Amino acid sequence: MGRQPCCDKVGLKKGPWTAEEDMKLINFILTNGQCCWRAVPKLAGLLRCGKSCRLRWTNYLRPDLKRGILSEDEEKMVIDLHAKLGNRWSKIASHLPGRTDNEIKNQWNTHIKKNLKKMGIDPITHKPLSNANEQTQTQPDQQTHQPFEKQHQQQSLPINKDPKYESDSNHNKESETSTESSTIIDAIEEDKTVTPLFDSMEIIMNEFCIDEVPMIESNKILVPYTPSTSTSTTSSSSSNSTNFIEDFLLQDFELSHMHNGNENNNSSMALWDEDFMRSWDLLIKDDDSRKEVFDCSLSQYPRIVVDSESWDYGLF
DNA sequence: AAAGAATACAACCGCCGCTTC
DNA sequence: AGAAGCGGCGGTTGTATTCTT
Repeated sequence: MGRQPCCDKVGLKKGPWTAEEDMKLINFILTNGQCCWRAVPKLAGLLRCGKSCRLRWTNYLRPDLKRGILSEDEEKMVIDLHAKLGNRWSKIASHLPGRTDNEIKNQWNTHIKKNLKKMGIDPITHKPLSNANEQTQTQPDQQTHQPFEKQHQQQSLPINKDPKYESDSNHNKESETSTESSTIIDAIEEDKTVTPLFDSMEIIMNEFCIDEVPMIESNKILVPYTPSTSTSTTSSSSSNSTNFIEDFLLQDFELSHMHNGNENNNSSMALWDEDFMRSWDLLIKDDDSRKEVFDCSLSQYPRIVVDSESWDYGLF
């Protein structure tokens, strides 16, 4: 009955992944694509369970990941989405291309939650903290009711000087005694003006609505176009000729880029971005033997334009 | 400079819904 | 039909790094 177990978990390695393990996994997936995760560790020669491999790939090794802390815009989106979706990190992550649920979850727990609390907002309910809490804390209420600019200077949040917001601010001041029981979520869902207690949150919410966030399909993901004769940002980070990934991939993305007919779109997310290229480059540089393995696999690898289907189904 | 505290984040664990046998 | 695996998800933990005293 049923299937064979994923792994017997006996003799399997746990803990941090080594560079060598990463190499094996990358090498395997580049060669074979994403297939049955249960089979991956065996085929790739890893003493890990399939689940661990999947996690490592999706959260860390995947080439379309952005690394580093969330931008202000991304942070706003996360707050907005969290207000709507709660702790459904994967759903939230799906609106932030290049970000993983794990990453967003970590950012939420370490940064965003703290910031919201500082602003006097309950990160769970997205409502203002209760009066009782406010009294016991260092005047969070006052902070919440400070003018937008002051608040955002303190919180390092962007200040929107659009007159629209100023008028909203005035409007809010006028209606300061109006109902404060409605929630931000309600406001979003009903597309209402947020009540004054949510001044700070209003700024956050104003610019972002998940319905407006375009989902980026992988066949539309671009890297900055760099003619082979010029110095690219990527090559600047790894200027020697051993950056085989760059050599391997850039032409493909040039094709993709040409396909989209926009040679100057440097703001688009890079599928193989600088950090990622650098990290792989470093990974490979530290061991020539690994490079050989990698070179081999990549040379086997036909030039392709990654589209959404092939990426999703591991076909490349 | 050293020790302890705080922070950041990768990785694991266990649960759940769907699929497979 | 139902037992059991698979993939995915969210919560939690462990550890490395950074900051503070």
